[in-house]
Amino acid sequence: MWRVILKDGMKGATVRNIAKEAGLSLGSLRHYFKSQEELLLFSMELVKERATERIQNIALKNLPPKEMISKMLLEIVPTNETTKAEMEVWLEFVLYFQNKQGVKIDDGVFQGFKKLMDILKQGNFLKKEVNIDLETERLYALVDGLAIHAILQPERMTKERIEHVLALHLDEICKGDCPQQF
Amino acid sequence: MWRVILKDGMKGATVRNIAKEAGLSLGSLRHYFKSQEELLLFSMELVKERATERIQNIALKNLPPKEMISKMLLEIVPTNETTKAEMEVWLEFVLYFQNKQGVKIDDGVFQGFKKLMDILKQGNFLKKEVNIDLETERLYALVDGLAIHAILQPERMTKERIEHVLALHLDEICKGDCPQQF
DNA sequence: CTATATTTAATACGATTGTATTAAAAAGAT
DNA sequence: ATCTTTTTAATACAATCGTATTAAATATAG
Repeated sequence: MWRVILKDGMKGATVRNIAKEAGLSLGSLRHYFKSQEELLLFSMELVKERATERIQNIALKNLPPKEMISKMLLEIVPTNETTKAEMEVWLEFVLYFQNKQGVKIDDGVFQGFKKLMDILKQGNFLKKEVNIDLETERLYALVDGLAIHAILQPERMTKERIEHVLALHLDEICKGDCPQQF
Repeated sequence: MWRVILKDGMKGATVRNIAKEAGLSLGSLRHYFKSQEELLLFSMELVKERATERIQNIALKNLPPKEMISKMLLEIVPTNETTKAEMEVWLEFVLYFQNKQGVKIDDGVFQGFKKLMDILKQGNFLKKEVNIDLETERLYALVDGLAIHAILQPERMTKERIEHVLALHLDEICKGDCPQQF
């Protein structure tokens, strides 16, 4: 399904196309997913699980706070084909379900950003004049903006450029004695 | 067409739905737009024209640089129902045509941001240590990130919150003696 | 091996899609 | 008022959609 969406967008994500891409018959696919919506939601959940798993693996490494956060953000902003595909598929999904009644999507990413900022604060890594709430919102928006641009304008938005912008931003909200990570 | 897309997303943007919403017959609509793609592209171009017009009107006002830029950014980030609809429709369009061969979308917004930053630089409003290129990229990403969040998470992303984040960011890249505008 | 359960395949159905065709209606020009 | 052009309406068609049904193939259990 991800491959189909990456190639033809949500418009091409028909049950038949997905079955064909998976090498299954229509009836076979239907045996596992009773409806198209069920299939879409499963596929969407899988994207979330994968990204969550990668980020949690980073959390387990017990890195210095700022380095940990840098690495985490680089798992959200697409810097390789895998994460780029995930983000594009995710965006298609969110927009698709945005206009469907009865399905409410909350990825919980904002809560995650609040946690990250709290870690920086607890470790006394933040400049003391920063407004935590607003800075959380700003970082979140910056990351998602970079992610969108990485998908839609990949020729300009190289991995290095993304890293530079993120490093610039983190340096701005963190104290000067923080170790560089990029 | 915008109304249809806002209600049902791109999936509902069928020729019949659009004709019905416009109070036209199928044949009538077809008389003006020979194909669905033609209709989509026209509608997309109209979104671009409207936004461009609003921004150019601000440019004509001869405001102080920083205030002018603030106002312009607030025309891009959706802060009311009109701009919110435009941005949502635009995003649907871009994603839709992303996966269509032969149609290349370049909204020229990045070039616009470069111009804005250049104005700030020429007016000597920027802190001297800022890297123009990276800061342009950062501002652009921040604005689009805020825009996405304004659409997808409107309950948290109020107009005031958007203004606060933008003001915070502008204050950070501009010199302290710049007049406040929010 | 046999019997049961699971999985796959093939086909069908009604609805909807983009597009095309044709003629009637309305508007405008002379 | 008549003629020409423009606009609208209605219908048709092939393709594709999500979903449903039915039976064959395969796997599993006793």
